[in-house]
Amino acid sequence: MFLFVNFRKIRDRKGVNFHGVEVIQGYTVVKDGINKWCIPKFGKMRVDAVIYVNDTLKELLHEDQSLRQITNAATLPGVVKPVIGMPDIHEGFGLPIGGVMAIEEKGVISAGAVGYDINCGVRLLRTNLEAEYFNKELLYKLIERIEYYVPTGIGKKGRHKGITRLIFDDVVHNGVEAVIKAGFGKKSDLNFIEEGGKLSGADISAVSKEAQERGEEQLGTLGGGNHFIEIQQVDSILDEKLAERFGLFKGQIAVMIHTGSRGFGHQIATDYTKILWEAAKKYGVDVPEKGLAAAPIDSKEGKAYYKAMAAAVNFAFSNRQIIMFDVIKAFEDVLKKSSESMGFQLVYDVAHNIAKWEEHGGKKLLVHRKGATRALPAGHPQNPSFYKESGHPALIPGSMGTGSYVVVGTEKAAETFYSVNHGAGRRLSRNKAKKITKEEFEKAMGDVIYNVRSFKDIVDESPLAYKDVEEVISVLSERGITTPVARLIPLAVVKGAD
DNA sequence: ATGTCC
Repeated sequence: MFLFVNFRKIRDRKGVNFHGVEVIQGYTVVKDGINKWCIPKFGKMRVDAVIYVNDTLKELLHEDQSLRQITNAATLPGVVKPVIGMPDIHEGFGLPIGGVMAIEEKGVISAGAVGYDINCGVRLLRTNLEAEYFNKELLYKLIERIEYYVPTGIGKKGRHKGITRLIFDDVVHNGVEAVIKAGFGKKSDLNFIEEGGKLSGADISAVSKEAQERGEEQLGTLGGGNHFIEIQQVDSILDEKLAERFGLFKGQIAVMIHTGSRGFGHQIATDYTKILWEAAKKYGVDVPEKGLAAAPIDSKEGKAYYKAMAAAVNFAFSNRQIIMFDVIKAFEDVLKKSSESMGFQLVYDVAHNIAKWEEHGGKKLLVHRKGATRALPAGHPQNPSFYKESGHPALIPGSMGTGSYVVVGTEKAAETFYSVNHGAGRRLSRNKAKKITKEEFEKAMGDVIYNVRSFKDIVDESPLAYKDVEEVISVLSERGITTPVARLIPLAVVKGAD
């Protein structure tokens, strides 16, 4: 053994490390092929944890608690090998953002492993419009009009609250179909939303009155933080065939919408973190930190959380549907053309904070994804029919001033439960990002137009606060888990503002 | 992420 160790290359970084073995935050991390590192199970861990990073992104793991969080998740009852950290991993509440945790039927369900913004997700619309005709003046007019229709910022109520109050129960139980019936979009949009815009099993009776009251008036609002509506240009096509299937071409105008379940999902997450924390004690589930509060899937409390979570999932899909409708209306107003003549079409809508029943390796698993996106490969039966042969588009936004990607999962993505990263991933905490100067911020934004006038309200969303999206994307594509299809760059962005 | 602390 002594000789074996001596043959290996010794690296002097954060202490003495051997080639292929490093110690990060006190955890022994072992290289397992291209861009994949494993924390072999030890102590109370029931399974290994795995992270997908290259050398640059691996260094960032020294700076936060995300390894502790994935190893903690690996102790939960029913967890299936491995708990996964995506290349955009960073510390969260409970499971890190960029975490995937799959649980067997006899195991537990955790609210903190889904996150506070239940079904936060991304939707991409394409057009037949050419970006070269969109000058700054036109882009300003468009984002101004979008802001007129879509309330943005924390605590805002929807413009359609008269209608959404009436259809609220229908929305919660039936998802996007309910808002389409009320006039927001067309029936065929359902074919281009994960789960067809409805996670079954939702039940409003599992949702607190407080959450319901917050939700009823918030459908059709963007929210704050990293939520955005972005007018983008398809910058490069990386896979011709798949891009053609997705209706994407170089120079095309596209719109990306990133938002979630607003105060509704947040209240549900708050309520059930408390409920599941108490339930864990009652059922004797050993939960290592409050953020991972979990109860048996089969328990009264576990079942109730699933029903409430599904309600928030349906709310968020519907929220993005209404916002899409309003964005298209803004384009119609400004360009004085119909939606049809501009070629508006939903490409896809993906969730990135959700727990769902899926079949993996012949087993029924409750897959918790928090800051991770499902990416089914070509031929997978759970693809929507239009994308059955190609695999569905997985949408990965970068930070505000940088590129976004459309990718497709491959067969090799089976090792991540067909999951990919959900974005660039935060590099600086919001507090640290506040130290970015106005000059640095403006330089990072380049020519991208944005709506927020107050620098201090937006500085923590600076591209400098995020990891390099190119780096993050390359981790999974180099490993063969994803096929990049197209890169989109922002022209103008609407963020939450007061 | 969030009526950014009922």
